[in-house]
Amino acid sequence: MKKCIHNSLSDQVYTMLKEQILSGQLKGGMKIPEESLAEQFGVSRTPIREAVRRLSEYGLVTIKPRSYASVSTITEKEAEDIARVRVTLEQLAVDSIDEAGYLAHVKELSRFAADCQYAMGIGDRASVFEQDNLFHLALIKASRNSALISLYERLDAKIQQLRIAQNLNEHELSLCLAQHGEMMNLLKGGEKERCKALIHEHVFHRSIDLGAPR
Amino acid sequence: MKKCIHNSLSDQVYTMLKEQILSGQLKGGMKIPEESLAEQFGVSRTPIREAVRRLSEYGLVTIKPRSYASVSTITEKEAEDIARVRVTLEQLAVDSIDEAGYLAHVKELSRFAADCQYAMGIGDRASVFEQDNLFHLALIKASRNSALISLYERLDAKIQQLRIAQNLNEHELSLCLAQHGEMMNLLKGGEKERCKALIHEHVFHRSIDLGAPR
DNA sequence: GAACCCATCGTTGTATACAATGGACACACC
DNA sequence: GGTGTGTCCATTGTATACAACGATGGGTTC
Repeated sequence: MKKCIHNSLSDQVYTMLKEQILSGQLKGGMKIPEESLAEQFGVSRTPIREAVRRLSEYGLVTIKPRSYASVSTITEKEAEDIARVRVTLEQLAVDSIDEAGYLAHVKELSRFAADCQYAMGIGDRASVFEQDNLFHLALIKASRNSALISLYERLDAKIQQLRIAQNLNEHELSLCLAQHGEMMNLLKGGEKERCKALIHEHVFHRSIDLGAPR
Repeated sequence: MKKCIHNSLSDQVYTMLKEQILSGQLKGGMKIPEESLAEQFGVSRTPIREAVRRLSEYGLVTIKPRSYASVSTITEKEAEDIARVRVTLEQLAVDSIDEAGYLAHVKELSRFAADCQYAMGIGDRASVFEQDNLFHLALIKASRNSALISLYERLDAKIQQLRIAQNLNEHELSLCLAQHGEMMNLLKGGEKERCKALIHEHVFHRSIDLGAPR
């Protein structure tokens, strides 16, 4: 019950920069000199440096030593690579979810799925993405595998970056959202293999059961 | 052909601290005050901070904000979690390896496997671990999936920490090393499913084909 | 006119100084 | 005696100052 209002400046800058990158306000390739950021945020270069370095660990920023830092870009190939790993991790989560983990997170899952639908209804795309992201994070957390959770959180930034770049149309998006509910049903019924296949479809937006067992 | 001798102090400190942690010189739970490290390395606190923060991103150091940083410990449960994720990632790599990736890395793989055996022969345990690690990294790299590679490198630090803590006996260790060659044969023959099963056995040191298809 | 070299400037990398918070100890109070 | 509280100190968080390297642009030479 501590007052966590006093986050460090470094944290605040990190959060805001991340938002700016993921919202597209800071576009891929843009240089981000420490001094100008410091001016913009009204702090010294020290917390800026820490934030930028943390972002580089998450792959959102590329640092060229002794030269400059810039917002990372994603190539087509990288996007595919990320999706492939993402599917694998989420499938591992599904495999790992047991009764207790399911019960502990089912409320969260359904809430995020619902909020997602709601945001879709009012046309709030940013919120859709946010809730969608939370849904998948909750799925991972239900695995209760700390290493899995921590690794997925690493990928998460790039996944979000991708989600934006993908720019799905209304139809595709609503199809995706419907799959959230389907996933939960399959989970509830213990139909893990079908759930894993659905996740593949969910991420790749096409119905291939690559990776599913025969 | 650039002179990369001039690594930043922050990098040097990072490397040395990582070594000290992974060699067990810095034991889990030990506090690592910035100032004493700065004194020890003969640099200011700035590069120390950057190094420690980077280590915390890799899970080797735990930072308690505004209080202190300490070397992370691994619980039994975490060890299992890490192993589970590790197996999944390496299996994904095997699935992803194509002809070109195999050819590009087969030389590396056999070299590391051989160096591993050699180090085992002369009883150089540290070197065995190092080469073993390089072997598995090469396996991952053969997938040519950048996201997979980057994620695995994140886990790698913890995997190395585990390898030390595990403290396998001579018999178990030499059994493991023999499996490297076996893996390469299976890869060469394109027997991916058997290779994936072997990887599970390799990591968990017991012959269970959990995760293998039926 | 093009290529190379050199100097300057801007930016990053590091050191140091200062501010602010958390922890430990001692003391008082219950 | 145990618990709560207040002060002090050690350590972190941030700002600023300085050093060192890389990039850019102009001048010289072929």
